[in-house]
Amino acid sequence: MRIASWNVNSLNARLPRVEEWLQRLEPDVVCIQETKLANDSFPALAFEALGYSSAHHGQGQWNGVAILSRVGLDDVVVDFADGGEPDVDARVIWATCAGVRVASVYVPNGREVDHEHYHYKLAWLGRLRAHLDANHSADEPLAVLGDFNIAPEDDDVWDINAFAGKTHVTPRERAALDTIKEWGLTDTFRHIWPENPGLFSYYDYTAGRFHKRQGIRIDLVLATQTLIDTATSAIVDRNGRKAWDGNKPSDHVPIYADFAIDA
DNA sequence: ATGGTGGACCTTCCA
Repeated sequence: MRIASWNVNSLNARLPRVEEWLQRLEPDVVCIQETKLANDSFPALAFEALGYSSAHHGQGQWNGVAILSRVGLDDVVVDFADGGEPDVDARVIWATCAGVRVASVYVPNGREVDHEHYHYKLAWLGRLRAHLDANHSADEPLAVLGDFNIAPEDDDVWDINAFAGKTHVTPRERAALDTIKEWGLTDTFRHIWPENPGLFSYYDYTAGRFHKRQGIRIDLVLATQTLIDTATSAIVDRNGRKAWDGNKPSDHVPIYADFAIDA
């Protein structure tokens, strides 16, 4: 089973890139973030034409997450089922695809350290943990994919010194991510690559960062041990960002992992 | 250079 994730930074702007990428990569399950679409504007028919069922949790101008699957899409849940109030943003959707429980997550950015949005980010990860505690067991085949807006380790950043005092690398953010992992999830990329050889999933549009390979790895495939045991590859698909003709790239690169289980 | 780029949208917010 090939499971992929991509923060597309507007599905409206990126749909041709996404369609080309789907046909090239042939993933079984795809998690999309930042659709920036309302549910009634989601291009379900375009994905159906490529063989994918889909489920979308959108709000319009900002955020928006989706799951596509060509191996079944059941038991869709949006947001958190943790007994709390609905999230103010559309940032998480869940579905079961060929027996694997999948989440597509768009973790809040945080903006600045100690900004109100930074505390929302930490609390949001706490709710993700609470949802896992309340609804799932770590012995299930389960994967949480998406834009975590946190670089797990210093070598997931092109120059850690450039991030002094900035979000995405602070101990509090990494501790919040560790709380998710401690539930029973492993970073599939790190499992395959014990040291990051310079593969990053996000490049700021400005300053030619992509071409200078000055990026950070903040898009992750977190998987339970039963899946990790079958992992055969984990890739940050640098070429996928632009698909074929180089026009209108996202600021994120698609990622994917292959698991040797029946899809 | 309080810069740079891109997407939302309508003048400014967000990443």
